[in-house]
Amino acid sequence: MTVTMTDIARDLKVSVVTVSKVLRNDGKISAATRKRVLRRAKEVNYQMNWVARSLVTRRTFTVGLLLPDFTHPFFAEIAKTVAETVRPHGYHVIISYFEEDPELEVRETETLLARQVDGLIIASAQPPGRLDVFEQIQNRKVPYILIDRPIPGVHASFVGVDNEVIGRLATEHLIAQGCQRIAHLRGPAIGIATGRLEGYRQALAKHGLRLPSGYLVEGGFSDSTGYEGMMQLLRRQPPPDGVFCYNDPIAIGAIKAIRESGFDVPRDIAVAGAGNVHYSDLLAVPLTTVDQGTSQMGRRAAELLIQRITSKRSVRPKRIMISPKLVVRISTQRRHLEKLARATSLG
Amino acid sequence: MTVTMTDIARDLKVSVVTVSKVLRNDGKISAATRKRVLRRAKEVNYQMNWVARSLVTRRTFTVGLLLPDFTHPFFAEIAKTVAETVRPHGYHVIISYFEEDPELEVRETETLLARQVDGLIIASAQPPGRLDVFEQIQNRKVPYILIDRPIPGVHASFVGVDNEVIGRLATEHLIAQGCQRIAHLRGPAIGIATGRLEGYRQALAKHGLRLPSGYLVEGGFSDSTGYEGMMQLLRRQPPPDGVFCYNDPIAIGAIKAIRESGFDVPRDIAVAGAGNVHYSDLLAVPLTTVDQGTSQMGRRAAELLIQRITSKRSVRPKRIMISPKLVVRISTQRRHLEKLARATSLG
DNA sequence: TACTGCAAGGTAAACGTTTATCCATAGGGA
DNA sequence: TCCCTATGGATAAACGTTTACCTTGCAGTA
Repeated sequence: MTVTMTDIARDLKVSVVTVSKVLRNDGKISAATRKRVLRRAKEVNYQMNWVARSLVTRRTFTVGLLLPDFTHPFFAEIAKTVAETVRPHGYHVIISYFEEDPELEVRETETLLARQVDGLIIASAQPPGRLDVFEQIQNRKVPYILIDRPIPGVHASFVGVDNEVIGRLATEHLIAQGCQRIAHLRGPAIGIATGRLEGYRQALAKHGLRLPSGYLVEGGFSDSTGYEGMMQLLRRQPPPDGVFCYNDPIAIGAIKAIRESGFDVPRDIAVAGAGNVHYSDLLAVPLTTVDQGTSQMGRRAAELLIQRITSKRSVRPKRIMISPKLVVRISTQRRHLEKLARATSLG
Repeated sequence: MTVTMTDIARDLKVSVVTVSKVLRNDGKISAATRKRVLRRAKEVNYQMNWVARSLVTRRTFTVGLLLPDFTHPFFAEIAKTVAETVRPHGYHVIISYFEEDPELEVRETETLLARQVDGLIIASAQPPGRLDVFEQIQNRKVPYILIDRPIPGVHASFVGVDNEVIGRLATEHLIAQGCQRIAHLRGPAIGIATGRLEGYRQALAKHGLRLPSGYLVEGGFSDSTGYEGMMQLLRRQPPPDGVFCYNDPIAIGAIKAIRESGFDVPRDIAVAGAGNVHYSDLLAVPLTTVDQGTSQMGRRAAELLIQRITSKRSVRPKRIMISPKLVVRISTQRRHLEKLARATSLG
C-alpha cells in the first residue's frame, strides 16, 4: 500500500537509481527529470523507507538514551535537551530506562545495539561485575557517552558535573550564613554521592570545622528517606544548625521533618540541597540548592555524541565538566532576617 | 566487524537459513545442529541486526510517542508507563516532542512513519487545519492512539480522562467546603480546558450557584500565568472565596498570589487544582487536586496500541476513559479548622 | 573523420535477514 | 525391489534502498 521508489520509477519509466539520486540530490540528473520525479513523489506522498536506507548506509540516525528513571525531573530534562539537540541533525532518540536495575540495563544496551543505534548516551547504574557491556559497545565501534554518573574503570567520554564543587559550594554557603554544626544527609555510597560528601568534608576542613560523629547520615534518594534521615539528625545532642543534603528531594523531606518537630527553617536549622528541581521555589520553604546545569549537560552530551558519530576517526575520550552554581533561596537565609521575614510571608 | 548470520553459517558450513531458523526456533532442525549454531552464536556474541529483519518482516517493534513537552511531570509519567508497558512485548519507544508547535508535530509524525514505527501514541496539539496527517497515518494502516487530548473531527482510538468530571469533582468539593463565590482560572480555550470549565459550570448550576461575571479568568498554563490570573480575581468585588484552577501549576501560582496579597489559603480563599503532580503535597500549602490517573492512562494506551498492532483485522476506534479521583489536601480544608491548624504547622 | 569528454542515466550487486519452495536421504511398508 | 513419506536442510527470491561502475549520445576538437 505504501509507495516505494520502485513505484515512482515505474510510473515515470526511469530507473530506481534515478529516483534515488534525485531524492538525495546526488549525481547528474537533468533538471527536467528531477522535476518530474519530485512532482510525482509529492503527488503520491512518498515517504522514504528508513529501514531500507539504514540497511545499506549502516546508519539509522537514531541514538539510544539509557536512563535509570524518567519521572525524575533531572532525567526528564536530560531526555528533553538530548532530543532537541540531536533533532536538527536528523536524529531521533530511542529511550530506555532500567529502574536502577543493572541486569536490565545490560539487556537494554544490547538490544539498542541490535537495533543499530548510531550512538548511545548512558546514565549508568553499573556496579562492578557487568562491565563487559562497555567492551561490547567498544568493539562494535558505536560511540557512547556517559552522563552524570562516571563509571570507575570505564574509559569513556563523560559529561557531568563536578560533585566536589557542589559539596563545597553548598557547605561554604552554610558556613557563610553562620552555621556552626553542619550535618550532611548523604546519598547512596556509590558514585556521585561520594563526590558531594568529599566537597562537604573539604569545606569543613578549610574553615577549621570538625565533623562531629553522627552528623553524617544516610539520606537515601527521595523525600521519604530524607525525612527519616533528618529525624535521626534531630536526635543528636546538640542537633545541627545546618544541613547539606545530597539532593533536593532529600532536602524537601528534611525540611518537613524539621518543621514537624517544631523547629524553623532557616532560623533554627538551615537546609541546602542540590539539583535545583524546577519546583524548588514553590515549596513550603523555597529551597537553597546547587544547580547542576542539567540542560547544559544534556546538550553538551548530545553535541559530543553527534560529533563522535560524524567524525570517522576515533578520537580519545573526552571529559566535560559543567560548573555548578549556587542558587540561594529562603531555606538558608539566616544573615538577613528582616529580608527573610518579608519573603516567607509572601512565598 | 560485527558478526552476521552469514559468518556463523560459514563457520559451521551450514546455510544462513538454517542459522536463521535456529535463532527463531522455526522449522525442522536437528538437535545437533541447533546446538552447534547456538553455541557458535554465543561464542562470537552474535547480535541480531534488527534493521535487516525489520526490512523483510515489515515490523520494527518500535512505537512512536509524540508529546508536547517532556519535563512536564504528566508527560514524563506517560512516557515512563508507555515504555514499561510495551517493553515486555519486545517494543521500544522512539520519543519526539514538539513543544506545542503543530507544524513540528506534523513533520515529526511523518518522519516517525518513515522510520516505520509499528504504532503511534500522540498527545496532540493539532488545531484544525493540518488534520491530513491523520489521514496519512490511516492509509498507512499504522495503528495510533490519541492520549489525553482528543481531536475534534478525528475518529481515532482515544485514552483520556473525563474532564467534565474533573471540573465537577473539584467544584462540588469547594461547594461542600462552604465556598459561596467560586471562580475558575481556566486553561487555553481549546480542548481539555473546555471540559473542565463545563464541569465547573454544571456543578454550580446543580447547586443553584450563579457564576458572577468576572469570575472566569484565563489562567494560562503555568504558575506565572496562574499568578497573574489570580491577581485579577482578587480585584473583583467581592473577591471569590474559592477557586478551581485548570491545573496544578496554575493553582500554585494562584496560591502564591493570594498569600502575597495578605490572604490565607484556605481560610479566606480555598484553592483546588487538577493533575496531582507528584510534589503537590510538598508545597507551601499542600494542594487539593484531582488526580487524573496518569500512569493508568499511559498503561491503557500502550496496551491498546499493542493489541491493535498484533491483531491484524482493523477494529473500530475505542474510547477509554480513566475516572479521576479527588485528592483532598490542605488548600481547601475549611470545614475542620482545628485539623487545618495542626496540619499547617506541620507541612 | 575519429577521438575525447562530459552529461544523463542505466545495470548489477550489496546490505542482513526471512519466506517460500525445493531437494536429498533414510526409513518403512508393500 | 519399489514407492511413499518424513526429516533436515539447502536454494532462490524478496524486502527497499544505495553504491560502484558502465553505457549512450552528443558536443567539441584535432
